[in-house]
Amino acid sequence: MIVADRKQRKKEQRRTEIVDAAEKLFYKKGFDNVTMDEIADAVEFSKGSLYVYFKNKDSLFFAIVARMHREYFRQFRELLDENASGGEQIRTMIRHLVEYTKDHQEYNDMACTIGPLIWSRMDTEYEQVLAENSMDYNLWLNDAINKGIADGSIRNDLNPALFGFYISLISISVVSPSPLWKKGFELAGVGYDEFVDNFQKFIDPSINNCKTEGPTKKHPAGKSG
Amino acid sequence: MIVADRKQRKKEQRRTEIVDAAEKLFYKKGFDNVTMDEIADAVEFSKGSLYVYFKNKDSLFFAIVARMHREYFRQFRELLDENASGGEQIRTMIRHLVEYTKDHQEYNDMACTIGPLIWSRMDTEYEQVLAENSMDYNLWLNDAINKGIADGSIRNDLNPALFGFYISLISISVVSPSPLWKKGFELAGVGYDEFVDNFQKFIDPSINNCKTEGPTKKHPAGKSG
DNA sequence: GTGCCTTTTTGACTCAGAGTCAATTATTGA
DNA sequence: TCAATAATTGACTCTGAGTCAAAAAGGCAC
Repeated sequence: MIVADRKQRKKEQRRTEIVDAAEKLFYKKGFDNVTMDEIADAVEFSKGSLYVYFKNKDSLFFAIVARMHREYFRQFRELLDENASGGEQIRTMIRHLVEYTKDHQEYNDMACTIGPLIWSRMDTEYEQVLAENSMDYNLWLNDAINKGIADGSIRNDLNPALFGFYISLISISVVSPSPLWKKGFELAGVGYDEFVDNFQKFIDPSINNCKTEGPTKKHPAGKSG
Repeated sequence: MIVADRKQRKKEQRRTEIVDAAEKLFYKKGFDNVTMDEIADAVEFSKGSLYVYFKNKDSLFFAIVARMHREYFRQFRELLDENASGGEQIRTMIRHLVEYTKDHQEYNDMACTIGPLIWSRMDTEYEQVLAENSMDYNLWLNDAINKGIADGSIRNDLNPALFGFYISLISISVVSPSPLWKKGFELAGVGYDEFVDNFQKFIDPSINNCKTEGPTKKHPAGKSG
C-alpha cells in the first residue's frame, strides 16, 4: 500500500534525522555529556518519541557506528584490487584505514572514548549487526593473508588467523589512539598525522616475508656487554 | 606527635582498605555496575565517609591504576639490564609487559573497558600523578631507543620519538585487548595467551635494524640515514 | 570521671538524567 | 464527520553520585 510506504519512508527519515543530531552532539560534547532531552530538542521531538525509534541511548551509538562501518567497507570494496598480491592488499587496507580515519577524527575520538564501555554492555541484537557488518571484511582478510602467504608477499612463520588479528588490532589501535595518547604525542612534538602516516613504514617489516635471521638475540654490534 | 602519626597511619590503612574493596568489586562487576554504597558496605563504612578519603568514584579508579603502575614499574626496574643493547632492552620491556598483563587480566579488562572514558574526564590532579608515574619510564624508553639506534640493534629509519610511540602504543594495545576482541579471538580459535605470547615474534622485524629489500626500499648505509 | 573541643562518621537529602507510560493529538479510511 | 489506529507528549519513576548538617567518637585538661 502506498500510504504505508510513505509512512515507512518518513519513519526512516526520522531515524536518520535523530542519528544525525545525536552524532553531531556526541562529537561536540562527548556521548556522556549529551542528554536524551538535548537530542530530542535538536530534532524538535519529545524525549518519549526518541524511544519509539531507538531502544535506548546505547543504540544511538550503535546506529552511528554501524553507519560509519557500512560506509567504510563500501569505500574499501571499491578500492581493493582483487588481482594484487596478498601483501599489497593488506597494504591497501592499511592505507585506506589511515586515510579514512584521518577524515573522521571526531568520530574516532568519540568512539574510542565511550566505545569500550558500550561494547561491554552490548546485547545480542547489536552483536548480530556488528558480526554481519564485519563478516565480509573478515572473510576478505583471511583470503588476503592466505593469498599473501602462498604468493610469498607475506611472512609464513605465523598462524594466519593470529597474523590477521595482529594486523587488524594493531592498525585500528594506531589510527584511533585515545585523546590521551594524542595529547602525549603533542607533548613530545609528534603530530597525529605524522604518527599515522608513518605507520605503514613502521609495520611493513612485520608483514613482509623478509628472510631475517634470528629475530631475538642478534645484533649486539655496539657497545653493549 | 605520636598520636598524629598513628592517626595518619590509620588513615592510610583505611584508604588502602577502600581501594582493595573497590578493586575487587570493579573486577567482578565492572566499574559502572558498582555503586558507592556497595563499596561502602564492603568496607563497613557509610557512603559519606568514602568521600572523605576519595574525591569521587573516578578517583578510586585512579588509585587502583596508580598502584598497579607503581608495581609494574618497580618490577621492570628490577628486571632491566642497564648494560644490554637498546634492542634487547626493548624486548625485555615487551616480555615483561606481556607477563605482567597475563597476570593481571581482571585489571586489564576493567581498565580497558572504563579507562578511556575516565581518562577523558581526567582533571589536572590525576594528570599530574600519571605524568609523574610514567616520567621515569618515558625517559628510560627514549634512552633505550637512542642507545639501540647507536648500537645498531634498532632500525634507524624512523624518528626515535615516533618509534617509541609505536612500540608503546602497539604493545599496550596488544596485551590489553578489550573483552570484545578477546571474544573475537575465541570465535576464531585463537587463545589470548597464544596471541600475546607470539607478539614478540610478530613485532620483532619492525624493531630490528634488518636490511630488508621490501617495499620501503630503504638501505641505511650508515648509522643515521 | 567530667566537660569541652576537634575529628570522624553518618544517612537522609538533593540533583541529574535515563527510561516509562497513560493521556493527548494527528492521521487515515469509510 | 467519525471511529480506529498511530504518533507524540511530558510528567513521572527510579537509580545512583555526591552533599551536608547533625551525631558520635576521640582526645585532652582538670
